[in-house]
Amino acid sequence: MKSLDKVYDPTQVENKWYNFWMENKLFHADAGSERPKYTIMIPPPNVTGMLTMGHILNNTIQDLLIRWKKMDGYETLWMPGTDHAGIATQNKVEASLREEGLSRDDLGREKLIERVWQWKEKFGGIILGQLRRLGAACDWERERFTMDPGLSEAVKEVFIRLYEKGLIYKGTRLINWCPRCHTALADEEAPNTDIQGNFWHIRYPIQDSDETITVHTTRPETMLGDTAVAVHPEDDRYRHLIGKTVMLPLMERPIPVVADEHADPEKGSGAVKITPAHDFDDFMVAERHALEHIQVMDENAVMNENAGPYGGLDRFEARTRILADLRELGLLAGEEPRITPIPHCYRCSTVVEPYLSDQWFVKMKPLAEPAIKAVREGRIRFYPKHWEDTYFHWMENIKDWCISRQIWWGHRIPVWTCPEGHVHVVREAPESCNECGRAPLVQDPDVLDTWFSSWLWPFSTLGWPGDTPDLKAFFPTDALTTGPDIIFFWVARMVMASFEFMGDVPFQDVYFNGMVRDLSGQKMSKSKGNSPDPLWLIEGADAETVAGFAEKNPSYRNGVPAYGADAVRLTMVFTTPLGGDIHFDHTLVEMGQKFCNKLWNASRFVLMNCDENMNVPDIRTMPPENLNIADAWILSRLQKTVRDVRQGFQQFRFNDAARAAYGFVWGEFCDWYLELVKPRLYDREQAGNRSMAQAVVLHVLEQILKMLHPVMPFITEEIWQALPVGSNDPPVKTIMTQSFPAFDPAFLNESAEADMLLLQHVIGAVRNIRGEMNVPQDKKAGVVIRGPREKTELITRHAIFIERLANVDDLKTGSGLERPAESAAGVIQDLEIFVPLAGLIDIAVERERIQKEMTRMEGLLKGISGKLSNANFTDKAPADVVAREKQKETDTRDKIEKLKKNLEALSD
RNA sequence: GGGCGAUUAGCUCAGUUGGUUCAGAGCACCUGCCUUACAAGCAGGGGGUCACUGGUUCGAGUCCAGUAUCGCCCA
Repeated sequence: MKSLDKVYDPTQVENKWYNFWMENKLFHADAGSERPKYTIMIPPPNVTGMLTMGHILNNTIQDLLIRWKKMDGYETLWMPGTDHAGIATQNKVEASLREEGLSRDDLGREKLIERVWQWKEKFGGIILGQLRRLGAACDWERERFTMDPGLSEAVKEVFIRLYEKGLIYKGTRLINWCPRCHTALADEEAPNTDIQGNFWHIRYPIQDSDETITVHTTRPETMLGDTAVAVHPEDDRYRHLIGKTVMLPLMERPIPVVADEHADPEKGSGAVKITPAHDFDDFMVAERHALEHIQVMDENAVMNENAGPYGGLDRFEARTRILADLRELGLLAGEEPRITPIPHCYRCSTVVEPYLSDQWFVKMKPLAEPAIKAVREGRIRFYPKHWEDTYFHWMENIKDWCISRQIWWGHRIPVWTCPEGHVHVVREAPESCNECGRAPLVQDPDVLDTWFSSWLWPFSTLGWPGDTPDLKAFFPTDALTTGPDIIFFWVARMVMASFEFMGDVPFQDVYFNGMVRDLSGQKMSKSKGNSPDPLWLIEGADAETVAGFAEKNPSYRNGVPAYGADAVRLTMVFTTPLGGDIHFDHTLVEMGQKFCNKLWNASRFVLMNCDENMNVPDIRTMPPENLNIADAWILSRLQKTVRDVRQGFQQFRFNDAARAAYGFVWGEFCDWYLELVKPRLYDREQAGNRSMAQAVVLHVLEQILKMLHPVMPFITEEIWQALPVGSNDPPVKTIMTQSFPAFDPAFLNESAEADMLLLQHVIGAVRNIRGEMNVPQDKKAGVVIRGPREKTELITRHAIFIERLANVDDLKTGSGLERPAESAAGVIQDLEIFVPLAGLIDIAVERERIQKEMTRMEGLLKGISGKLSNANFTDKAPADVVAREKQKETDTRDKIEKLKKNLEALSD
């Protein structure tokens, strides 16, 4: 028999088994398998990404599902990979170029892309390696990258199909422009942040009049591009000015006053300047009034030649200067503090500029319709359900998607133009124009949004547009596990793409995990730098390693112990309810660590009490009469636990499952069963009895290991391999392919549970007395139990349990026993339990103890009697509830009576 | 401005259809134990007006409305 170390050390165990699983290709999914399929697509992390605690939560859940389904007989595929993160990755490489004093233009397009690939080979996908450390059962043979040839083909195919269908178009539109990344962004990529600014009130003189009209704006620098002033048509203050001309200050350009409902009379002065080339709302106003678009900034957000004297100034500097000049001219009418949502680049946080440019767009409305329907009809289910509201709101107000990006790293747009301007949207560049014959054809310089490849992930990774066996076997996939922050970016778009190109849903269940926050409530993220490196928690890190992080996170001051991946996984699953957020700190992982150690030592105990080469009998074939009450009880409890764990997994309530398993293992198996079974295991004289006990203990432990394996893969494999079970399971001996425990009602035993509960309460009562009375640990106590016969007989039959667990050496039971003098007492149901404490008892303490219990009971009784004397209750509440209350009243009265007598006995 | 979520013990969190110990778990705390699986442990114990106000109900941590605070998303 293998012997185990006294303390569980995950660092000695985890890598060993991961390598074992890899060597035996246990993560690989066979498309030709006869088994039912279960597939999860990993949300492809950014290739520049590093693991955060959010990933840990998310990927633990995916791994849990995969391992559970695999044990349940499915052919499981967990598809891993990364996306190429166009902007982020190019930014990273450009940053390293800058250190060499180079810009992207110094290198040119091809050389830059070469550099990006080099960077990717060297540093890309670190996160996937980190996932291995977590235990992720991904099919690494199938690892995909959005820039792989196959996935690139899919992107091209999709672009062409949508173009031919009229769903992709090019247009001059106002888009979100990042002046630092030099590219367009989709709306979702430019989230708003509230910024404290001002409404600046500026007087615009009316032409041929002494009158002025005061407009308000948060961005005075854009006034240089104003082509109108708008007032609300119903606004009496300004009605007489509609149709008049104002002279735009600083630029001395005449512009009209137009009536438009965009002007809100309640807001600021009620009159607004209209800058069609620099504001989304104004762009719409300009369409309604056929106004000119004047661009006053360039791609760096520097004022351009249209900005007159301000040309060449940065936008914020221009603002300062313009305000100063207006003030000097006496045209600044005032300022009003104002918090304004300002869009920022999601990759670099630069303030995004609305920018007029030629871009490619996807018409989304037609794509959205089937995607909305699928969720409405329940063909796709969200967990938690309330995210459906967010999904519907976005889908029903969907706008066209700007997919072109002015960067170099990504899928180049498959559009070529000849010198005559004939456009070709084709897979391969033609030699010459098929309309005019001229050459060369020039490819569109832009690349596509990274999400334009990610939205194809559920099928492009399986070989689409080819008709592959993988696609047949694994699409549609089953569950998607992701964060709600990418519900628009990714989840919604995948649904749309799958309907459009596969004619089906991409997945059935979408689980949105909660957010991992730090203790101050901030979301953990790479950019905030408030997520610890999860590998610190798994492998340990000394104070020096984490010093920088510890500056802002004091609990890391002394470094982090090596909790191990299992401990981290269990803790995350245990602590996070469906869709709930968590305030995470590494000390929480102590719970998982301690649980690992507990499981480890329980297993150690079991192994120490097994025999070499013992043949474990199948519990189902053993005659039930050989089971004693403890056996029957633990087997019954095990069944209920199995049921709860399965149900938790099934309903995506993983914390429920973890709690059920944790409570069973620690609170029932270890705390009670192992203690109860010890006498039989130690008694070698009674071999039959002993082997029965061994069989039950091994059976329960093995079930526990299997049940926990999806959550804690490493330690369960390590222990399971040491057990004298399952040795002849071909082809590879591993817990990974064992059957997940199935609920078997044949082992439920309510009467054994009720009897055990009574015994537990009796033991508890004696322990309570011993504890409160400070009876020394090494002193065995005598106990007298008085009560109805069937109960005292039950207790007598199992006297050994009471003796061992309550440290008792002289147990007397019976219905007519006398209360021993100088004894402490407790009442359990209709049993009175006396612990004689001659010389040890402190009457005052005992009196207080009983008094406390009486007070509690009297409070309870008062509540119950109150209910029962209320006619409304007895009339309206269901009969069984009333009956229950009546029984409770009788029992409580009885108990109080017994306590009272004991209290009186103390005075004697 | 609109939508969504949260508020339960000092900390991190459970509590799924309103009704048997439903007021709970882990950590922290107090007392006693190095008892031959485990001191990362065992046994016992203290600690909460379930954010606030009102409503529905025989009965509310649980359902409804409002308030406050925090967070997320959208405009």
